[in-house]
Amino acid sequence: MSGRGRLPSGQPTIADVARHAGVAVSTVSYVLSGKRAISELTRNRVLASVRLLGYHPNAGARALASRRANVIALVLPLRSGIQVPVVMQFATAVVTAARRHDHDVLLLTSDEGPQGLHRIAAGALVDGVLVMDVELHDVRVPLLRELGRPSVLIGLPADTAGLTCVDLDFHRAGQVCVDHLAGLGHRRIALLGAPAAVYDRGTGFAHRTRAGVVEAAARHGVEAVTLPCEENAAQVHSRVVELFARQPELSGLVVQNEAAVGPVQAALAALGRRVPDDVSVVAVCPDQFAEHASPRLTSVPVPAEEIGRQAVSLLMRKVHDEPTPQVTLLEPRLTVRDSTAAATGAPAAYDGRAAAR
Amino acid sequence: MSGRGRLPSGQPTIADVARHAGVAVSTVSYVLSGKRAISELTRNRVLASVRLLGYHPNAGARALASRRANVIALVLPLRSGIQVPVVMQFATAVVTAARRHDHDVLLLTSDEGPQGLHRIAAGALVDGVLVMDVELHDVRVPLLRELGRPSVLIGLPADTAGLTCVDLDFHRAGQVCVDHLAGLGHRRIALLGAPAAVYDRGTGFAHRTRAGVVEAAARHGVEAVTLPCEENAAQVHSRVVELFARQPELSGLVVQNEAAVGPVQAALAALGRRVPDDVSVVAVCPDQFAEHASPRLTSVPVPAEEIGRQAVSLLMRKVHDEPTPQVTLLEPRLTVRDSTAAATGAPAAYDGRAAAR
DNA sequence: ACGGTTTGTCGAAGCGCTTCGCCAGCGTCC
DNA sequence: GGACGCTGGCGAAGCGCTTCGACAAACCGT
Repeated sequence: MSGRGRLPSGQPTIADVARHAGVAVSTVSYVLSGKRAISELTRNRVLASVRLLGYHPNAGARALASRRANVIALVLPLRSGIQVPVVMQFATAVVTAARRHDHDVLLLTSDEGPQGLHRIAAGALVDGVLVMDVELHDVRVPLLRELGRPSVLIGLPADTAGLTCVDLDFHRAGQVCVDHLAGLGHRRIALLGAPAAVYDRGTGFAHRTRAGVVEAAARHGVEAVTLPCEENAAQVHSRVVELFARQPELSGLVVQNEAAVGPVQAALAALGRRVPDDVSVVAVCPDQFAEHASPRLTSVPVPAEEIGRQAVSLLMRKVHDEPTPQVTLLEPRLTVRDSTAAATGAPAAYDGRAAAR
Repeated sequence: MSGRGRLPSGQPTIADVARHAGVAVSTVSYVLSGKRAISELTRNRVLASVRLLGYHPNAGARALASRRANVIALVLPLRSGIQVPVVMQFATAVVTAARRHDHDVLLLTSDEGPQGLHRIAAGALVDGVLVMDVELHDVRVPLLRELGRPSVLIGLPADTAGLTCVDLDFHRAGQVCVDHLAGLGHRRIALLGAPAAVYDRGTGFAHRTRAGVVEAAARHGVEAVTLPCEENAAQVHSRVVELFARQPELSGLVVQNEAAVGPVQAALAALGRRVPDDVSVVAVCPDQFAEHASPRLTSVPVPAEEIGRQAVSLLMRKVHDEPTPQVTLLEPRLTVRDSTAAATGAPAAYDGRAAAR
């Protein structure tokens, strides 16, 4: 009967909808996109047909004709020293946010490297790119600059000219941790950071946190030691031992390595140092971790959710050719839980209930 | 000069390549796809032009014309009780494997639910779907059956008719753990499993492991207790206490909850039970975890890498209309490390060196 | 009542690619 | 030496959608 039937897959096409509703193909398109005024009557008829036939526009055809794939790429790191749960939170936040902008997410891993990015962008498979785990001197940065496709970085490279970046203000985060410990009267503190490899390859957040810690310590006249820290229990243990060897009076610890949080607590326990009675611990880690530890950890959470949302939102602005700020830094906030208390000599009320001394 | 120039994006089209190489558009297409014989001479000329112009086929156009998107969807869970690092390993394995088949991966989260699947499949955005974290009576299973698009499940639903599923043989995994403990002479053992919520919603792997443990214990005439286990340190501690209250002579522990592994060790230490001297521990968890624990854990690793590869490979077969087995179960293998030793009374040589008693 | 808008709809021209059918040239086989 | 089959290449017809220009019809002010 009709010129074109349904697809072999059984999916109806826009032509089927148009025929069913008794209108032109273009009218259906305009109803669906809202790019031209359509009368209430026609719109309803079309929408009814769409629902009845179970029509879903063909993504390829749409992308071809409109030059918009409605897909963004998310480049995730998968190498050592990355904080898996945080990455996962990012990913889900990004997917959720993207869906709210009617986009899907294509998953790339860093190890495809620059040519992966190039392939995706050149093939018009995606409208924009979101890159995580950016290094200070990342090889992908120049590529992104010249790629001619919208991109947003999660993390800060050394030179942000011509880019759009979002991140937690890790410098402030380091400061905030030290401020908290110093405020409780701790005079000798330490930072147990990311694995050495992470510093070595110039990952921004690790360096920035360390700088924040050092700076705030100096400001408060507090002695601070900083050490990288691997993720296995034995290594963590020896790091902690090393720390107390260097500085026996250590009473405040900042831990920026979610995988090390548990082992650190175990190591302290093994050394007979109670938390928070003898040592106060502040972690930079996802809230979930801090909540599940025992005692519950005072922490500066990494707002993966929020960063992911912001990143998508910025990327969408770029896709639509709207201006965006070059750098967006989120303010860290510290949540006090049960792992920090006033330094020895001052009254401690560390579990929320007033402890009758 | 020419009918069509480059795209506004600056990307050359197949027409540009054809013109540059002095051949027809279709010839370029055939060179690139290899679907028809092309002379050595022509092929080389075309390939040279492709490289010179930096040509990348437009994904949308290709998908439209060929009815192949060269993209697969990966549906990841993001709810409580999932084992984040394992999921991440799956994801990266899937991406890597997909790339080897010249496909990209679209990331979906479970919380978009069935209609997410429907949208993706109906819009022809993807050629096939990979679903993780399948429940015994998963709502998505009927949908997948009728979707008319290739799909592969990672995990086993109750009824696998008409599906393609891959998973570790968790039933065997449970058995293997018990076999190992029983072989070392342990007569009273326990399984600390996934969080209760995971059992409640009928997640296959948890039930299957438990069944395997129970069955093997019965076969060996060993007493076995099984308990679900949450992921926070305090809860784990009380579970462990509960276990020893029920069964003071407990000397073998199977732990299937990577987040609980650390806390379990801490709890045992706190109770004064040494591993492996007093209690042997076997974990079902990623190798990385087992290696990083202290003592290093005897474990049955979840071969995320391998499962991911298999899943992609099966999906590709389905995409190409080749037959696939309904269920593929991977054989578990147990790696002996430092957390298991012969039961008290038998000579222990738990760290590999003969321990002169 | 008449030009001038505005509003709502249509038709058609692509978007860049794949694929089918066709054909020119050339070696092969009785 | 003519029918035949290969090989290698060409041209054109779509794939399903968006978008542009055109154009009736309805509405406006005067």
